Formats: sequence, C-alpha cells, structure tokens
Amino acid sequence: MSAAQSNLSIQDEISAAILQILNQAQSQLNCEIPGELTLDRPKNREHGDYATSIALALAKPSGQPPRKIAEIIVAGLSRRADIAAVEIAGAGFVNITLATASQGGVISNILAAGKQFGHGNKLNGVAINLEFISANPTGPLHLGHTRWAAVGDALGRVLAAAGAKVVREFYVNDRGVQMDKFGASLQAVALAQARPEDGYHGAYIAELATEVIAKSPKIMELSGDEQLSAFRDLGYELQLAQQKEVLDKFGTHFDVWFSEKSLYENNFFTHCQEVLKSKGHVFEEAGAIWLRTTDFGDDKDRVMVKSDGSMAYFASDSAYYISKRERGFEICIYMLGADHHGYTGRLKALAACNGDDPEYNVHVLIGQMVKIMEGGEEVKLSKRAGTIITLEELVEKVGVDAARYTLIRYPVDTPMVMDVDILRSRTNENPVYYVQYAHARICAVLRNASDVGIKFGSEQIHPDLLVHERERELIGVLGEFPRVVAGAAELREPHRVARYVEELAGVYHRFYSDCRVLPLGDETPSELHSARATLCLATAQVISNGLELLGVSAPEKM
RNA sequence: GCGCCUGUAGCUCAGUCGGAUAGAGCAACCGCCUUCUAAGCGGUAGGCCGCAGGUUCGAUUCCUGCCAGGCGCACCA
Repeated sequence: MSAAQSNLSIQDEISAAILQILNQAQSQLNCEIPGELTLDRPKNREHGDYATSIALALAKPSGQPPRKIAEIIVAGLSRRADIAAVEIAGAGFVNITLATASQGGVISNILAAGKQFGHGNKLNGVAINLEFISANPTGPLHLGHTRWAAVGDALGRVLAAAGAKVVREFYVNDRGVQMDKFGASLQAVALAQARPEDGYHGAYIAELATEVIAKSPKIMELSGDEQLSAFRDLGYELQLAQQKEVLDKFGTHFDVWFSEKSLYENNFFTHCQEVLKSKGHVFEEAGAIWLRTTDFGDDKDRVMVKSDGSMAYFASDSAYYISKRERGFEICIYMLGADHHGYTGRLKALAACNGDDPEYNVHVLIGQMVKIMEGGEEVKLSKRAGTIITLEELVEKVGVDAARYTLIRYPVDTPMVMDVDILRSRTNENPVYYVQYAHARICAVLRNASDVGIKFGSEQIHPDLLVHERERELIGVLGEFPRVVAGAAELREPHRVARYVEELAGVYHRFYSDCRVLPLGDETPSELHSARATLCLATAQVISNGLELLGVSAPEKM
C-alpha cells in the first residue's frame, strides 16, 4: 500500500472524530453508537462542505433532543484546526466547513497516488468470478451482448479497483442442440439446400459456410453426419474467433473462456452430481434426475438428466456453478438479459442446494433491453445478421468510446435507447465528449502553463490560496472519487463512476470559466497561477482514472 | 394467474441502504469568445417524483394495495 493510500482523507478523519465524540458521550446518550458514519456533501453550499444527520438519527434511541446531541458534536469538533466552522442547522443537522488550508490534502493525495487514486481496499482479496456476455458461438454479438460487453468490463475494473481478485469469464455453449442446429444450417447453405426451419437464418451463415469451405475444402467430400459435425466444429471455431476479435477491438478482455463441453470431461459432471447428492437435494422421478430447488424458493424443481439420458441445460448450470466454487470464487456474479431473469431463482436455489449463502455467494444482474435510434427511427435491420444489430455495426456507427460510455452510464435495470445521431454529435448532449473535452481542455492549459514557465505539481499546491467558491467546489468533488468507486464496486453499479465523472467535468468547466489559470498578458506568474495549474493537474488525473475504469480513452487533444 | 423490471420537467434520463429548497442534458427564451480548447459557461422558464394508504420527527426513497408499460414462467437452450 502506498503512502497516499494509507492517508485518511479529511472526510474520513472528521467522521472518525465524530464517532469518537459520540462514543465518549456514551454515558449521556445511553444508546448504541453506529460503527460507521459517512459525511454527506450537502446539495446546498450554504450548508458547508460536509454535513451529517447523525444527531437526528440518534435522537430517538437516546431519548435526547437532536439539537442537544448536535451540540455535543459541535463542541467536540470546534477545537480542530482543520475545521473553519461547525454549525447546527434545521432540526439538528451538523454542517461542517473546512479550513481552506486543509483542502490541500486531497490534491496531494491525488498527485501522490496518481493512477491508483480512487483505488481502495473495500473488497480486498475477495475472489470474484464475473461472468458476462456468454453468447452462443452461433452468430455475431448483438446489442444486448454489447451492453454487457461494456458494463461487465467496467464492473470488472471497478471491482478490481476496490481490491477484489476478479476473473472475467465468458461461458461458451459449445455443446448441445443449438450447436447442432448451427452446424446443420451451415451444411444446408453449403449444399444449397433449404436451412432447417428452426435453424439459423442470418446472412452471416452463408459467409461463414464459405469461410469454412475455404479453410477446409475437403469438407465437401465428406458425407452425412461426418460432414455435419465438421461444419459444426469448424463453424464454431470461426465464429468464436470472430467474437473474440470483435470484443478485443471493443476493449473487453476475458481471463477465461470456459467451455461448457469441458464440464463433461474427466467425469466432472458425475463428480458435481455426487456433490449435490451428498447435500441431499438430488432425486429421481419419472426416469429423470432432478435437483430439488424448491427447497430454496424456486418455483419448480429442475431436471438435470432427462429421462432419455441426455443432459438438460440445468445440468451444465449446476456443474458450472460448482466449478466456480471449487476454483475458489467466493462471489459469482452473473450478468443476464431481461429475457433470462427467470434464472435468478434457480441459480440462487442451486447455490443453496450446494450449502452456500445465495445472498452472498451469488449475485445476479439483470440487464434490460437496448434499442437503437437513427434519424428518429428505431433501427431494426442488420445486413449481416438478418434481423439484429451487431456490436461491430454499433462501433462502426459511433466509435468505441461513445458506445462504451453510453452503455455504461445507465443503471442496467433501465431499458435504454441509444441515439446514433446524438452519439455522433459533439455537444453537451453527448456526455462522452463533454467529459473527454474537459480532460483535453486541461491538457491544453497545462501545455500552455509549461510554455509560460508556470510551475505546477505536488510542491505547488498552496491550498490557502484556493479560496474561490469554484475552487472549493472542485476540490470537494475530487475528494469524493474514492468513495464513488467503492460504492460502485459494492453495489455493482459502474454507472456511478460515469455519472461522477460527468459531474466532475461540469464542476471543472465552471471553475475554468470563473478562475483564470494562466497569467494574462504581461502579468507576472504568481503562486496562485501555480496553485490553479496544480489543481488542473489533479483534476485531469481523476478524470483520466475515472474514464480508465470505464475503458474509455482520455484524449490530450481534441 | 404467478414472478422480475420500469413509471421523476415537454423529451431522454440521474438521484432513492429515509434527510434540509428533487437534479442534468436537450428542446424554449436571454446573455458571455480583444489573451488558457465556445465540443464551454451564466441566467429565465418548466415538477401532485404513476395513484391511494401505512411506518417515521422526516418518504421520490421503506411496506401494502391498485393502475400503466416491458419481460419471463419446458425432461428448450
């Protein structure tokens, strides 16, 4: 841990101090004091830099009037040199205004920690399996997958920033009925026959079949089932490679591509079945083998092995979960589309059948639908895939940064509409440019500062000079970043980082218009110029760190 | 029928492990480039936070019911 990380922020110090004061007043209060207290940043700036409503919350249990408790806090805090004012407001809010000089700590922490600023230890050492996309390797990735490609990747970064040991995993459904239909569709096209009714009908099938033949011309000499499985296997390889390539260009990388087929190798499935059986929730009925998930709230029991001896999909789900747990993952995060939300119950029940705590060990995120608009109309058709818009096409239309950013900035349970025209625009309407522009703008200012010989950096903080309202505001928002990252990780909501970075960009733009950074004309460079340039430097660092967590670039010029 | 998600400004959406006057962008109107990136900034206007109850000192946030929309309820994957 670096020195900067071990430094408590001023905010943490004050909340710890308040808790200490309350604990010391235990005899008067005679009630339980919470173990943790977070200071809020009040919406209204007249309410100071930080505020707490703890006095109101403790009024009831302690039987004391809230203002009296507030007075105890005020008395305890007023001696501190880093606080300029502590006031009681309203029914019993305690409003705290920092001493100007104490604001420097934030800036120096940012500069010292650099790219690590914002990283924390809330999830230190927790092994998390993050499974997302897991599209069938039978076609290109579409819009729904794209949402997960962006959000899942960002969530992985955010969790890692909170200290978790994250493994990103893509589950490849490389066996089963869908694969067979896929192979049959390829074969049919190659033989110029009609594709099976329930097969794959996208235009990409024809392209794939051509590629398969080009790669392995002898395939046409094979016959029947042999040819079918050759088409299936080669088509699968090519399609999976295509998915990997597209994701790579999108900036989403996986640590593990987990093969469903592998669950049935080396008797692993049999082993899983034994494990579940030993916990007492497996039973046989009507010739099939079931897991009694209704023991744990599922609406019906689930078949693992069908009466004809073949594997139901849930067999793989079960084995896969057990594999994750046996590989040492404490928390398994599943990111599913809204059309699969019915899985939640059985996945949680499965964990419970395995003796786990479904509330802790399993976390299911449900992503709502994504629509795409262009020219005021919903885009529905795709030349390549027949009926769906692919990840590739979206990126062609708007670019990686705009696509990723937009997909991440909404909570996943909000159905969202992407407007291509807005994503291509370069205005306030397009938040990704708004944020990137702030970063580029700072870089320009700092280039100019160097040209003019203004010094900036950790030796040039001069916090006591930063008294302008806009400077105060900016410093306050910068200090929130670690808390935002920790919250995003804990709640599995990376969009919080995007919203934060937008707020920060806004606060910076306002600072920029009101506070001249560089000397005007023949003005002599002063410490204030240095202090402001240093503040700019710290802001650029935080914007860049925030965008990094989203997998979006922070350009130095635009 | 049962279950999950959603309902906040004219539009697209934040906010909600209960807190002070509910936010942003767009659209409308009025301003700001003779010196740092105007892809920017300031201002005006715009709200029964779906409806009705309940818990609370305090509810857009928690609970219940209802209304509206989306999506699911296979020995399919």
